[in-house]
Amino acid sequence: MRLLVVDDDPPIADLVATVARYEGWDAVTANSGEQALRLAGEFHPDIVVLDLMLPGVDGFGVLDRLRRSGTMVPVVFLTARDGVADRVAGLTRGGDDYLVKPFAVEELMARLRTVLRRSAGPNFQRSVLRVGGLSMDEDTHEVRHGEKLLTLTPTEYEVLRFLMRKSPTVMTKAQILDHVWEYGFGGRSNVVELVISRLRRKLDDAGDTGAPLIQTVRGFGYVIRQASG
Amino acid sequence: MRLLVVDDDPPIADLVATVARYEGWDAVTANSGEQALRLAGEFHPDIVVLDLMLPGVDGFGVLDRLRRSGTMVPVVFLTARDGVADRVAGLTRGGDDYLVKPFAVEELMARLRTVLRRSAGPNFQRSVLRVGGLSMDEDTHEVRHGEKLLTLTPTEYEVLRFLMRKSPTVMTKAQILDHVWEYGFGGRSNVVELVISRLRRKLDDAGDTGAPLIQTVRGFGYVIRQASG
DNA sequence: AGCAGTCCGACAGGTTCCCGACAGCTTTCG
DNA sequence: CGAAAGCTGTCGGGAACCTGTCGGACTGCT
Repeated sequence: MRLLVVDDDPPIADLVATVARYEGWDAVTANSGEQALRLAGEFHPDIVVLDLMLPGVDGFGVLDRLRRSGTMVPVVFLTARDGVADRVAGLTRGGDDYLVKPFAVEELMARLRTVLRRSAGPNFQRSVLRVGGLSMDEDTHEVRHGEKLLTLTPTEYEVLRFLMRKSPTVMTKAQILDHVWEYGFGGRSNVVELVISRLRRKLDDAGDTGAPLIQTVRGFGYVIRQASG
Repeated sequence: MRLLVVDDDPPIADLVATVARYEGWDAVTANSGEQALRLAGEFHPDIVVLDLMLPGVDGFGVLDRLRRSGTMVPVVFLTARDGVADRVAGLTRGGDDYLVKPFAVEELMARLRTVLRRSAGPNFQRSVLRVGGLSMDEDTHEVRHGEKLLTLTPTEYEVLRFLMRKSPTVMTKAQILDHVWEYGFGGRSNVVELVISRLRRKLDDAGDTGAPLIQTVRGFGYVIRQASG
């Protein structure tokens, strides 16, 4: 999967590119609209992450020129919190999407995956994560433990999704914090403990009394997996 | 594998470089940000260990300039315990990692290996160590003796990993102490005996009554290997 | 027998983890 | 628009767990 990231702030562009590479994608970055258009022609990305606040040609301009050159590559926009959210909303047609800065990297990756799935055509598949008796439908946002439907808050949902995606690898609290919370979040990492605690209560309310689904690996972190051995 | 170590404290930089060379890597050290940038250009490391507390250009500055010059080399950061804890948030995000000083050299090497494995692309493999009937999965942290799943404390886990990695070489108590405990640890070396003792109990509880997995080589140290003769 | 090396029980201090209570903020609803 | 409901993060107490020290018993070698 080939990703072009366009942002005039190099740390942000690199952050996105690095995470994408970590997931096994090819990623290149551009720091201006001109460079973006040039790279789009050479690199032929499957998807583009595009900041709207660019010096020179802005994000909309880049999009227009991309479309005029015949590319139907899907685009996910980045915007500042108080910026042009309304105008963007009108543009998110055809499987495109947008995200407000500062964002959480896991959420960006999730949206990229969704847009790619949608743009693959009418025969796109549901994305359902399963671990043990737990299932999470990323389209409907339905989370079930066995038959029981759970009601999760947004943060709980994101933490659970991250753990399910990484299962059965143990994730440290720092990794969870860094991937699920917005970049620049200054909180202490015991917020992770707290969300885990709240998640566990909801999971346990909903089912069997066997080994807990979210296990603590003392001194290392948390992992979600079926009890074994 | 090529490693660049950046730390203004020469003994620390040398310690890391020495251990890396002992593992068969090429390693060079830099004691300032400027030197680090120069070396990065000449030496083309595959991975960088970077202290955040540098005189002159600090660690973040070095990282920024590295990235700006187009290098996507992965980085493992070193930080003081109480120093930049808040700014550290975000460092595990792109697959990079960080470690708090004072650290244990084996833990640093383990993290370097992990980061390298991940950044190698989509085809990364689980890292599973095996000796005799014992297996250790470094991603899931699962340790098994035969079928039986063991529950190890962090120290026990690190000592066992060290012995398994070095198997079938005999390691002295001093070597175990120097690699698995933080540098500067002032304890007596019989802590090693104690951890070995605790490990043996957990291993023996879990299986056969044949020759012990962790053998004592009187006067030299310990070794883990399959019984033979 | 004597000695150096090793093993490991018991204990105390320190660390990590869990989670109740609460307050600020955002979203929803009337 | 204001109120109510819901969400999120901070604080802190308490429990569980981990680790190193001490010291006495034990082992293997000479």
